[in-house]
Amino acid sequence: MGISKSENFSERENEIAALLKALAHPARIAIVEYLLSVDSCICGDIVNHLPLAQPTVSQHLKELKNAEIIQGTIEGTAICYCINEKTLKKIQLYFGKLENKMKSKCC
Amino acid sequence: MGISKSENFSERENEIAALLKALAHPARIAIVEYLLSVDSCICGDIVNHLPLAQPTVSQHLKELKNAEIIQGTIEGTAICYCINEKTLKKIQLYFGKLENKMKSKCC
DNA sequence: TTTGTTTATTGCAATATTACGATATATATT
DNA sequence: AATATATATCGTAATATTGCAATAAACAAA
Repeated sequence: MGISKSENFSERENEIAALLKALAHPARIAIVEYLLSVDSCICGDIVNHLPLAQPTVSQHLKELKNAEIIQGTIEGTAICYCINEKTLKKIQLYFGKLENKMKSKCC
Repeated sequence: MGISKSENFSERENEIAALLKALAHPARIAIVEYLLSVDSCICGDIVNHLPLAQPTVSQHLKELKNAEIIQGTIEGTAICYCINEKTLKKIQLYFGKLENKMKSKCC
């Protein structure tokens, strides 16, 4: 993106926006759904499952890891990636709170 | 973003990614929360409430409108913006489904 | 220690996003 | 009609994202 004036928004607004941004790509959605659907979560499996080159997938994994949406543990040469449930639940809770504020007031 | 190979992902993955992308900016989060918190929803109020220039806010409103997260109705010279509850509920439902798939299987 | 395997990093081209001044448009008021 | 008000659009600079080839790094096995 261009210059984002994040310093003028609240920490809360920046935090939820950053979490959603980390998920806001079809490849990263696909990664999260894949990790939720399989037992194994070896990085190579994810690479094979996506229509993207290995470095590109690695980059998407890094973004998800930075946002704490996934986490990885080393297993010999491979890396086992999995969902960080805490973060996904935090996002779900956020939308739950939004729904509670809906009152169908105008338009 | 750069070239996004969206044609290689499912419609479902692209759709949810696009919805999240529309929300993935602190200004747009602030707009949604503001619309949920006030009764009035005149465009000018939103502009005054945000630390951004009017054309920038207008651009963010357009993105939210394109994603059908908000909708606007003309009221004389002004425009009344409000939340499209259906879309927010769709997002909430999505994260609810994700949570159902969590099984704490590895890592 | 050489070789193979797996994942991460670097560097770069193509494209998208963000922000805003200037300006246009559309409606209301006088 | 002229003016004021409210919002959208255009043009553009600055920066971010996406994707991948090439390469590095880290570890295992021979």
